[in-house]
Amino acid sequence: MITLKQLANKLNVSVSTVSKALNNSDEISEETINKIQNLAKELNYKRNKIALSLKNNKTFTLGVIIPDILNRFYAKVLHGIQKAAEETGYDIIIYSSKESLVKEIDYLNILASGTVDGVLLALSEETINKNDFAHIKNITLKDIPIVMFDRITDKISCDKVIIDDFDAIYNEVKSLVKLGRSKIGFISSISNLNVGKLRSNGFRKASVDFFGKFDSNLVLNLTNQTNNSSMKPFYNADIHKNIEQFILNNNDLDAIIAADNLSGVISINIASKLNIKIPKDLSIVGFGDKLISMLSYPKLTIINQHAVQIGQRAAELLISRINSKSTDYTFVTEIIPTTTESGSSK
Amino acid sequence: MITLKQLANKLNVSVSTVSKALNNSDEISEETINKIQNLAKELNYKRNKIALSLKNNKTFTLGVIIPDILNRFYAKVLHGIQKAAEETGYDIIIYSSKESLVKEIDYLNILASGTVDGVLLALSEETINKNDFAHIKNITLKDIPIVMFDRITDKISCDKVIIDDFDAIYNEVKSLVKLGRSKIGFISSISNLNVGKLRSNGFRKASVDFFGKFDSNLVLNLTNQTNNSSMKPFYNADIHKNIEQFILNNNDLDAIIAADNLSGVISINIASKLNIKIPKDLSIVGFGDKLISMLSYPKLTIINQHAVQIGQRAAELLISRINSKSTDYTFVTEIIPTTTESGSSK
DNA sequence: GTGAAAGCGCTAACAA
DNA sequence: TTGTTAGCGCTTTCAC
Repeated sequence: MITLKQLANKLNVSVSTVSKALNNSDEISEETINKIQNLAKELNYKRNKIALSLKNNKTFTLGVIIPDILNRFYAKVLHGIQKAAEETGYDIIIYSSKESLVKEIDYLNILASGTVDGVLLALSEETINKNDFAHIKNITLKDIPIVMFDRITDKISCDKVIIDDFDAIYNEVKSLVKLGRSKIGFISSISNLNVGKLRSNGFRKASVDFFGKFDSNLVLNLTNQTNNSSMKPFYNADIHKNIEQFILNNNDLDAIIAADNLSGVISINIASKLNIKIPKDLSIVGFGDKLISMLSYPKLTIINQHAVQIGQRAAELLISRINSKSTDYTFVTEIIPTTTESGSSK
Repeated sequence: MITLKQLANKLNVSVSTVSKALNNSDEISEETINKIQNLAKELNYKRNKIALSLKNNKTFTLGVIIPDILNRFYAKVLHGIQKAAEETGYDIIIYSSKESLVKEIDYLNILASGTVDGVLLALSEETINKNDFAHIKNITLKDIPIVMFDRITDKISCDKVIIDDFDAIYNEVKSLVKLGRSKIGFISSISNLNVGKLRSNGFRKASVDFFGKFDSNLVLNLTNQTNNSSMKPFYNADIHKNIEQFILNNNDLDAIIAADNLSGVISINIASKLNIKIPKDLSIVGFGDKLISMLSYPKLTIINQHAVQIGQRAAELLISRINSKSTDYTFVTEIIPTTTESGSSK
C-alpha cells in the first residue's frame, strides 16, 4: 500500500502538501496539484480508509446481525440494506447469529468496539425465548445507534421496522371468506417467534370474527421446539407426512394459509398428490416472494413481506439517525405493509 | 467510546501502563492490573479495533464479493466463509456485484484501500462475458491476497476453489444410464456462465460416450441473454410452459438433469401435472441441497455442490495465505466434489 | 503556496 | 514497576 509519505518523498514535498493536493485544496498551486495527482494515479494510490476512520471517528460502515443468512427472507433484507448503504457510501459488516444468544452478544461486542457507525439487528430466536436483552441495552447506552427489524422487542427503545404480521393474516382470512371459503387451515413452522405468534393471533382473531369460533384442529404446528433454527423443520422428512395428515384429517378444508415461506409450496405439492384440485377445492396462500411462487404448480399465491424494502428502510433510518446530531430524536416504528400477489393457488 | 486515555486519567497512571495492564503484561504489578481491569470492566471499555488495525496494519477483516446474495448457492457459500472467519477471529465485509462488472470494480477498489486483509471473489456474469480482468490483476499486484471461488478465470493466477461441474454431470448421466435410462434431457438456465458451460459440456460428452451421439433437441436452454442475473429466467412466467413443451416434445424422455438449483423442482411439478410417474417413467435430478429437495413431491434427487464447504475452504485458504510470509507460495486450485443425494425422483 | 506539528487510539521500545 | 516517546496514515491548524 502506497502512502502519502511515499508520495511526498518521491516529489520532495511535505506530507501535508500531498494531502491537500489530493483533496484539491486551493491552497496548493495548480502545478503542484497536477504533479501530485498524476503520480498518485500512476502509483495507484488509495486513501487508507482505516486511517481516515481513526481520524474522523467515523467508519462509514454499518454492522448487521441477522438470525440466519440461509433464510431467504433475511438474504433479501440484507440485499435491501446493501442497496441503501451503497447509495450513501456505507459498507456493511455482516454477522449471522444462527439463532444463538451467545453469538448475538459476541457480535454486538465486536460491533461496539469502534468498527461501525451503527447497528442493524434482528433478534435471534434464543434471545427472544430467553427474554434477555441486557447486551442490547448496553449498546444503546453507548453513542452507537441501533435499528431493529422484523424480530424486535418492546423492551428496547430504538427505531424499528416491521411488517403487519397480525393484519396480514387477518386480512387474508377475510379475503378467503369473501371468496366463499368456509373452513380455513393454518400451517406454521414459526409459532415460537414473535412474528409467528402475531400471525397465529391474526388467524385466531379472524376465525372468531368470521366463523364465530377458533378451532385448534385447523392449526398445524411444524415447530420443532428442540431446534433453534426456524428452517430446521424443513429438513425433517416428516413434514410431508404431517401436512398430508393435516389435510386428510380436515376433509372439507377449503383453504390453507401457510405462515412461513416454504410450507405453502409443500402444501401445494401434497395436495396435488392427493388429487385435490387447486384452487377449485382448496385455496393455498403462503408467505414468500415471486421466486418461491414459481416453485409450485399451480403457482403459489403469496403474501409478500417486501423484505428488500424492510432492509432498505431500516438502513435508511439508521443512516439518518447516525447523521442526526439532535438528542431529542423520538424513535419510530415503521410498518411495511404486506401485499397479496398473483399465483393461481387462490 | 471510552479510551485508554480516559482510563489513565481517572486512575492517575499513564496510558502505556493502562495498555499493558489490559494486556496482562507481567511488567505491571498485580495490584495495578486489577485496579485497571476493574475500572475497564466497570466502564465497559472496549479496545478500539480501528486504532489496532492502523497500528498493526492488519484489519482481521476479509472482503467478499459475490455475484448475487439472493442466490441460495452464494448465501450458503457466505455462510461457510463466515464459519471459517469466525473460528479465526476474522470479520467479513460483503458486497454483492449484482452480476455487474462496474460494481465489481468499485468494490475491489474499496477493498484495496486498506479495509481488508484479503479478498474472496466470485466473478460477476458481466465480467465473465466481457473477459475483462484488469481490475483483478490490479489487486493481485498489491500485497493483498485473493481467492476466487465458483466463478473463476484462468486469466488470473491465485488460489481457487471450485466444484467438479463437468464430472458432476458426466457421472450423473453415467449413473442414470446404469439405471436403464436411455433418453436423457438437460435443462439449464446458466449456459452463459463458465460453470454452466462446464455442465453442458459434461452432458454433451456423456451423450456421445454413452449414446453415441449428442442430440441438441434434448437440451432446453432457459437463459435469457438480455438479462444479467442467472435468477432472472425464473421470474419469467414462460418457464413452466417451456419446460412443459420440452417434455412433451420429447415424448419418450425417461430422465431429466437440471443444471441449476431451481428448474429441477419446477420440472417435477410440471411432470406431475402431466401425470407422468416419477421416477418410474421419468427420473429427475437437479443441483441443489436438502431444503430444495423438500420443496417438490416426490422429493428431488439433488447433486449437492456443498456450497458451505466451498466457502469454508476458500476462506481457510485465504487466511492461511494472509498468514504465510513466504513469497514462493504456489497457487492451488481445490475441487470440492459434488455428491448425489437422496430424494425419490431418481 | 508550502511545511511543521498535533492528534485520532493504540502498542512497544526505551528510559527512569 | 511505571512513564515517555514515537509512530501507524491521515487531516488540519498555524507558521513561514
